[in-house]
This record gives sequence, structure tokens and C-alpha cells, in this order.
Amino acid sequence: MALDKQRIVTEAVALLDAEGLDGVTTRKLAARLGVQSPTLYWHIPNKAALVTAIAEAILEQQFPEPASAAPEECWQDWLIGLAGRLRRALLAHPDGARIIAASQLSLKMAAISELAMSTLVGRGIPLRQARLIVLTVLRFTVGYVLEEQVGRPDADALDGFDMAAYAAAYPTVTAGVAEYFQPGRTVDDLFRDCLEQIIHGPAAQSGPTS
Amino acid sequence: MALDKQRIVTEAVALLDAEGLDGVTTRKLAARLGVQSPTLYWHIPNKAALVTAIAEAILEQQFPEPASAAPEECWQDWLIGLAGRLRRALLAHPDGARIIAASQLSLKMAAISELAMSTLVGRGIPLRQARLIVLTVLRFTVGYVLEEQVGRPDADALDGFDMAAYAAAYPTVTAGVAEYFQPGRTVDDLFRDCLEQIIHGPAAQSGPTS
DNA sequence: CATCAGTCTCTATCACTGATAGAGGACTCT
DNA sequence: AGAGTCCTCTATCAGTGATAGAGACTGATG
Repeated sequence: MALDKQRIVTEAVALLDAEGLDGVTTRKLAARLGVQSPTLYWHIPNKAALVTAIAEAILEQQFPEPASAAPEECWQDWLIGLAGRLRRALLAHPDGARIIAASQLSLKMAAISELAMSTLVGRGIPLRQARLIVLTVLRFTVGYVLEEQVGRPDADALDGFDMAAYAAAYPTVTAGVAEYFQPGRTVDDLFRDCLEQIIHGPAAQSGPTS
Repeated sequence: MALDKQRIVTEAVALLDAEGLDGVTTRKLAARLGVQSPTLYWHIPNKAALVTAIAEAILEQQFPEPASAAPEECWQDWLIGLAGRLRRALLAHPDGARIIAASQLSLKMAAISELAMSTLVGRGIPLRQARLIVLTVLRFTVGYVLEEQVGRPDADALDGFDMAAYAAAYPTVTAGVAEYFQPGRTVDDLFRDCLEQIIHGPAAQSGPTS
């Protein structure tokens, strides 16, 4: 089987799934492909380009085609769905958000922006406002998932960590977390609620408002 | 001069400013401190802890004290100011956002959340909503600056990049960028406009609305 | 057939990275 | 003087991204 960029990227994603971004080294990747590591450099200029290619592949899985809007929904719901798809794409692989953030000049990301902005403009939103909304939603989504995916510190690092002192020092934060995750609420709900914050504004609340 | 964690972190920030995050290696840092690199490991468990300490130091510079709210402003303007301060803290050093994102369990970040949430709650915002707003604003801010600070690809990497084709493929994005940066608008304005999107909602527009 | 050029993979090696083991100096308290 | 603690050192490890340059294998051309 010939070694080409396509196969390299596919295997790199598999390696990513198995070991995370830090596990994606040229040597391990080459070993999986039955080849020596310098061979990769014939097909790929450097590792940054590989990471960018991985980013494109990850987005491709969730956004295979332009995928025009379903004409039924209002743009708000549609945009929430789009951001949800982006989040799912990032969560589908370890360090997905880190990879997207590290990749420079992603064409797929530009395509998603274009899709979102043109859809909003098509629904009558002024260009300026469409840009602000889309930019806000996309950057928020990356920032959100990035923090969702940070490697939680292992037990050793938490040795001297005093949970009770933490709760005492940051009572409102602690209360807010406790309040939110009461019934059957999940992190997905939290993401959606934050998005509605952006898209519908702070006024329109989903839950029981005061 | 005795070598302690304080001095290590201070010098690490200086090295960060000089060479960026990738330039912060244990050897270079030790050399600046007139010491051999293994010595650092007496004061610091590993490099991740060093990065976390750098993150705390960066935030400390912009948020030295609890800094209670100026009682004059409405909470919206106050929160916008807070996010602006956070953004300035991240922009003040190369890769600032990357460092914050990479650091696990930042106490300073928790303190900022606490400050923001308690302030909002103190102004009568329900706890649930305060949490959503603050979480959204903070994660958006990190995501925003992260993308602001990505290393722009060098000229070589842009070799085969067709700017005209890009503009043609993503006309709405291109038009949106061009429309926004017409008069004397800066990236700071863009950040602020996005924030208002979140805080005041899509309805209240700062510019000339349709 | 012989030769050549292009394509791809190899071995060998570089400069560097974070990290550890363990020796030893310096300093303080007894 | 001796013991013990604190701090820094030398030496070294395994692993990283990357390059140079030799060679193999292919297909086309004389």
C-alpha cells in the first residue's frame, strides 16, 4: 500500500485517539505505518503541517459538505445546532480543541464561518451583526471545549489541594456549580445554555427565571 | 542572591517575553538565573507546574487585588471592563492565552470568576444566570485571544496560498472583514463589540443597526 | 537492452528537550 | 566536632523534530 499524505493523516488521527496529542510523534506514527520516521518528511514539510492536516480531518468528519441550512428553523436554532456540531467534532478526539487552536489557517474553519455568515445574511441579518455573532459563537465554542478537554491534574498534583478551603474562598462559584448540576443536567446542557446566552441574549432564559 | 520559586517565575516571564512559550526551556531559564538546569527541579516539580506558575504571575499583574466593583457602573459595563482587563493580561505576553489554557487549576482564574459572579449576584442577577454569563464571557475571552495570538504562518508556508481564490471561496467572510475595518476600527473595538453581543444581547447594537 | 531521471525509503546523525540519580558543598544547630 | 538539612552540581537518560545523503525501485527514452 502506497504511503501518501491521506494515509498518514488517517493514521495520525488513529494515533491521536489512542494516545492524545502528545503521543503523536513522528516515530510512533511512522511505526504504525510500517516505515521509518524520516520518510514522513517526504510527504509532509514539518509537524505543524501535520497537525493542521489533522485539524482539517477532524472538522471534515463532522462537516463533510457545505450542508446548507434546513429552511425550517429560525437562524438562532440553526446556529446553535452548528456550534453544537463544531463542539462535537472537537470532543470526538482527545485534545481536539487544542489541535484546532494550534492549527494555523484552517480552510475548513473558514468554510464553516462562511456557511454561518452567509446563512445569517440570507435571513436578513446585517453583515456587520452576522460577523459579530458568528465570530463570537465560534471563538466561544473553541474556548469552551478547550477548557472542557484540559487534562485534569493527576492525584499527585492535587496532594496539597484543600477542597474545603477552595469552596470557602470561592463560595459563589461553588454555589453556582452546585446549583446548576442538580437534576439531570449535563455539560451539554451547560454548553447550550451558554450559547443561548450569546444568541438570544441574557434576557431570554431557558430555565426557570427569577 | 538566593534562588527561590519567586525568582524563577519572574525570570521565566522575562524569558517568555523574549522568546515566546516555545523558548521557555529549563536550560535557557537556568542559564539566565546563573545556574544549571537540574537545580530548577529542586524548586519546581516539573515544567507543567512552571507554566501554571507563569499563568498565575501573568494574571497577577493585571489583577493584583480582589478589586471590588466600582459602584457607579451598571454590571454590564463593569463586566465588559473586567473581560477587557483579562484580555489585556493575556495580550501583555507572547502566547499568553496558550499559557492560561495550558495551565491546570488556576487559582487566580477562579478568583476572577468568583469576583465576577459575586458582583453580578450582588446586583440582583439570579445565581444561575450569573454563572452562565460569567462562564460564557471568560471562555469566550480566552478563545478570542488565543486566536488573536496564533503564530501567523511564515512566508514559506504561504507559498502556494492563493489570496484571490480565498476571497472568492469565502465571499461573505471577506466582505465582513472588509466592512468592519473601514474607518478607524481596531481589533479592540471588535473584541468589545463581540462582548456586547454576549452581554447586551444581539438586539442592542453599538454601530448603525439596520 | 542500457541508461537516465524521478520518486520514494532508508541509515546515520544532529541539536535539543524534560527529567532523574547521586555526589558533594555549605550552612546551621547541637 | 559531628550530624543533618538545604541546595547545587556533574553525568546521563530516553525521546523529540529534523536534515544529509546513500540507495532502491520505477518507468520512459535512447
